[in-house]
Amino acid sequence: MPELPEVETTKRGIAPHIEGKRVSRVHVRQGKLRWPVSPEIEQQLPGLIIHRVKRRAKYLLLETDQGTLIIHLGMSGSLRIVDAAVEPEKHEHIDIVLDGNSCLRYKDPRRFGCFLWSAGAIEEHKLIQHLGPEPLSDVFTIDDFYPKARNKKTPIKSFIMDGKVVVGVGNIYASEALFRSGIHPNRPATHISKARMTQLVSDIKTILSQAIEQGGTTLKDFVNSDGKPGYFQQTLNVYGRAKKPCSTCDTPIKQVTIGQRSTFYCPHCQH
DNA sequence: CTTTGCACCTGTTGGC
DNA sequence: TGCCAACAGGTGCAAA
Repeated sequence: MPELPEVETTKRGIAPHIEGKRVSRVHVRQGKLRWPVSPEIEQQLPGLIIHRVKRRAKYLLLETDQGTLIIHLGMSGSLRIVDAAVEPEKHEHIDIVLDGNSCLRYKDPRRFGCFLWSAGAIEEHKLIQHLGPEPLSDVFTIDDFYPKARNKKTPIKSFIMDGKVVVGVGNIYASEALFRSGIHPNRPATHISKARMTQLVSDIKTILSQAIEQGGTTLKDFVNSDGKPGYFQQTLNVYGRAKKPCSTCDTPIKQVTIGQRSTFYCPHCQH
């Protein structure tokens, strides 16, 4: 399950193989994803050229002259480039076959992802239009972030995972960023000083950038578009490390639930 | 309008 | 060893 670094890694992995190529045919073996696969993907996409692959939040956007294919990988989705003659494995639900018979193949055991078609301006699409700033862009700043936290009693961990605040901070990196900032995940967002929030903005950028550099986290079923795993999980300081010693102070890492999601922190280092 | 919890689905894990 | 409940990377949306 892809967090933002995995989506970015996937984008970088597939883009060289599909940008500028024409779609020859599409196979949808299982169209029941989070929402039904848009019919345009089978009916209109063949014949069109994928000019460019972009990413917005955790959405991958494949641009054509007639519209944009919006792909989300959900919890368990992955994309790989494979020869179209290769027999699909279990849960490989969709093929976008390109001229030359290479194929963008989508696998998603839990089917929480989506394949949707946007004919109009992508920034006006329902799923895209209300998204907050990209964490790695220069529009994600303390001057944007801090005012949003005023009077928000929600735990800071939930706050940074809210896509209207900032996109792309998933469950793993939320815990990791807060550890780096020394902030307790349950602290109400409004009760954090501007100085500490400034540090948090910086740490979110650092954590995500590092993960992208290292090729994305591989947990369970995520596989790069190359079929090679990433290695960032070896660098995780708190996520998945309940009862193990803190890398800084040796205090056992605690696991709690915040907003129905597992959360990890060091009770000595984070306040 | 804001906040909370559910729902979607399959596969893996851990406790008894 | 086997069974079954609990849990897993996301997030839109209905309900409160």
